[in-house]
Amino acid sequence: MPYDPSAFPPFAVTVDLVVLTVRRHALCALAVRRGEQPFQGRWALPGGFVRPDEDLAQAAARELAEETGLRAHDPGAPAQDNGAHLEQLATYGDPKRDPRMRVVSVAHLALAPDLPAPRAGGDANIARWAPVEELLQQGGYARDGEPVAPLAFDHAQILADGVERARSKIEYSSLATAFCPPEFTVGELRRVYEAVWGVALDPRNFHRKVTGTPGFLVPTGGTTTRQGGRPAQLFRAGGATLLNPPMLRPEV
Amino acid sequence: MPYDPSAFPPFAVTVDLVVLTVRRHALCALAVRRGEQPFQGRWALPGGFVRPDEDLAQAAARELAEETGLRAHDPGAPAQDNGAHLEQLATYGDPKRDPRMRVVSVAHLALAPDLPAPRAGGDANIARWAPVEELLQQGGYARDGEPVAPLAFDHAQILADGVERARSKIEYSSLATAFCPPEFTVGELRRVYEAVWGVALDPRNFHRKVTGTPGFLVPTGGTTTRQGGRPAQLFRAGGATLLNPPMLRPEV
DNA sequence: ATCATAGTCGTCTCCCTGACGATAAACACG
DNA sequence: CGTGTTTATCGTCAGGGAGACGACTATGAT
Repeated sequence: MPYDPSAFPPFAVTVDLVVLTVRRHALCALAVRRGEQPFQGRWALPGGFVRPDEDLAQAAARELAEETGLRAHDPGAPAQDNGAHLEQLATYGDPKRDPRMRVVSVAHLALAPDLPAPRAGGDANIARWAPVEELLQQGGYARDGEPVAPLAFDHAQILADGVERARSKIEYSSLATAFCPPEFTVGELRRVYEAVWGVALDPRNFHRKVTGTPGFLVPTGGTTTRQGGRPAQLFRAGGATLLNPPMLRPEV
Repeated sequence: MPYDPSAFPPFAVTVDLVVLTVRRHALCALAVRRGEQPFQGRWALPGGFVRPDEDLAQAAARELAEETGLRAHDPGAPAQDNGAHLEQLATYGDPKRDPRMRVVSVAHLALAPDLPAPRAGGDANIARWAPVEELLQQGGYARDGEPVAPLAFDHAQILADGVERARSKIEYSSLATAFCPPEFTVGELRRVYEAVWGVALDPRNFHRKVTGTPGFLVPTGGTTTRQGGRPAQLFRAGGATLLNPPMLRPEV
């Protein structure tokens, strides 16, 4: 009996964000500390209600801007401006996922270059970048000795799904450039792959592969030595979005 | 201000289904004729409200069973029983997508072997299998001369997204076997790829590829001549879900 | 000057793929 | 009963891409 307007169960609809970046050779996600019940004091993914007049993508872009100050650029845009990549991830609607009421959350995945420091949210939430490995471990202690509690709600599952999406998508798309500043070197791009996949890649074969894929990288003419060593050529992301053949993720 | 229980905008949440199958060498989708406003008399994807106590996947499985009689098997199951593959596709929440109220639809993608005939839905809806190419063309006339109206709501977009998901996913997963009966020949599997991709594949190279990929196909010992010609070996789907290296979709 | 660090170019081999030839086993005809 | 048609299956060969790794280059640090 589809669409009987007189009798439909009301749901709350939220967007949650998996915002990923690469900091200090580690894949990190943005986490906010909850200030209220339930899960008060626990870390959670940023998110909030979808407003009555906005699209899901708009809601996600608004939350992203509130939490990080990042603009999301339109999907399909050349990805040059220092906006973040934003795409829908999946939707989570278990009846018990929020103990208070029926909430359906449309999770989004955002990829951003390394940012200076997390900005306080619109409502002065505490926010931080944390290695995903630390956020996903169940209990235990972080490297700084502080006790780690699992993420609130089903956010561990959402984060895991987002990380898996990012890991697989940089294989066959040029999405890894979304983790880089507008201009970057081949070595910086390689370190992105290494951080996201958690593997070491051969610098020579990687260089051959990415510079040999037409449309992936466009040289800007400049060079930099910000990584030390011999100066490296600077590149921008090219127009190609699909990599064919893909980058191969090493086994194991 | 996340999760203020006293003030959240209420949404209706539905599931819509993109149910795909291969019939007579063509990729077909299940469409139902709408019996009420809006879009009365137009074709639409099957779907319905999510009930207050059920998960999104449960709602999708229930709708699928109501429309087709198919059981969906759990994700990760060996896919042997004649259940259909069911996975979440994407969520559509444009404020204007339903003229009556704010509806967020969690679309799901189902892949099924060729079925005898579409069963009337629980409320006796008219349902039929139609080639996706016919459902996606805007206006014009179908092959049988009947005029074609675009699908209701944003269902053309949802269908297009589902088809694209299926097309890309059979590249790197063993999902194409979801279109086949429990036992099938290499030729039947090849015709699935050809129908979904709309290309012709070399039978010899295809045979070498699929039989050479460990875990993809398991011979059952039997043979069949139901396609004419020399008897062909019968196979079941193997346990492998990811194809590495993937099937390559020809250019163009 | 020497060393450490990165970047870049080459080479070699192996494996996969695409393009195709050839053979095998059924059925439909006359 | 041969002959043609259809589909399945095995083989061969050339080309491209990827992994492994050697060699050289251009910086800064000591």
